[in-house]
Amino acid sequence: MANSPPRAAAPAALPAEPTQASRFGKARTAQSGALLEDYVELIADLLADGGEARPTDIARRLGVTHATAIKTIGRLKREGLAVAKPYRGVFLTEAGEKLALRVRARHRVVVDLLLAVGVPMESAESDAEGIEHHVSDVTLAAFARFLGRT
Amino acid sequence: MANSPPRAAAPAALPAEPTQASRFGKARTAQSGALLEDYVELIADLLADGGEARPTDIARRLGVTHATAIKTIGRLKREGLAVAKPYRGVFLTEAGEKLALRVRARHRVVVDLLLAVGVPMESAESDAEGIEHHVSDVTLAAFARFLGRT
DNA sequence: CGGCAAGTGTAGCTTTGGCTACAAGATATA
DNA sequence: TATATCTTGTAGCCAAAGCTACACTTGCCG
Ligand SMILES: [Mn+2]
Ligand SMILES: [Mn+2]
Ligand SMILES: [Mn+2]
Ligand SMILES: [Mn+2]
Repeated sequence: MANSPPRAAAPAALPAEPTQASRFGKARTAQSGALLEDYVELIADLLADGGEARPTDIARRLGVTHATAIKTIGRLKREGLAVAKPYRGVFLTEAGEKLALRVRARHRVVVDLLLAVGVPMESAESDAEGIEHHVSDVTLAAFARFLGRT
Repeated sequence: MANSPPRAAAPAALPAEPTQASRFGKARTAQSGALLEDYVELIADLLADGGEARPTDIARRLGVTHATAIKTIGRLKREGLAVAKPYRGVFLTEAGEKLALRVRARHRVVVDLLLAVGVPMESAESDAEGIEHHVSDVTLAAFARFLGRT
């Protein structure tokens, strides 16, 4: 008899409903924090690099208008991650700094993992900007292990 | 003299502004298609599995209310990915089917890559649900190569 | 056949994250 | 100092994606 044909099949069985719902839910949750993570990481880098993080610079680096950036900085403040006095630039709170450190370290591990499996540099940097926000602690640990960083 | 201390440093130099803006922009773009990709993939799986894709089932599997699902199905229709007559279930257009195949294949490669570098199964499945949408064609090809699927 | 439960659809609200347009403060320079 | 330019802030608009509440179909079963 003929072998079962090599078709692009659906998964053998669908995951159980609650399992699948939880996976999608986690992805949604992760996504909702992504923007804040990127802002905080960028602000930390700007502060480290030049001593100041101005709304216009943040906006230009993110590729959005300054109005958008300022509104999001407002959210950062509301959530206790940043402080900013009018016309005086943006700074991170303690919570913000801690988040920035975590996010920056994760970013680097993700890029390195991508490079390690053969992804070209610019694709790695570009894709990592989105991927990083969906890398859980468990996965991050596995990446670090794979890279030989115990 | 003392070595440069091992601090959790910012990147040696910040990327050029337009480069960084383009990276963030790509991540935003990718994200905006993510929801549609998940719907289309899920609908294809449901159709393959049971012959029908009902709004309520879609909603339950995604972990959202049926109202939310129905509204997004509306967007799918607007974008020419699905068709649905009232009370008659959802089906994919040709474009929808093609997208579903691509997305499903990518999903599998991403999960397999994660497993291959040592991520535990459930984390791989869970994180892949978000990561997949940020994996570019170049990166996907690199993953396939790494997995030995030329 | 009648009625009830399940499924479907609609309306209206909220938050987020974009945008443009305009107003006002700060800074540099002539 | 006066003025022009850059920067910052605000207001108001939009679309997406979530929700609850309510209304209407369908389809099954007694
Ligand atoms: Mn990012
Ligand atoms: Mn990043
Ligand atoms: Mn997904
Ligand atoms: Mn998927």
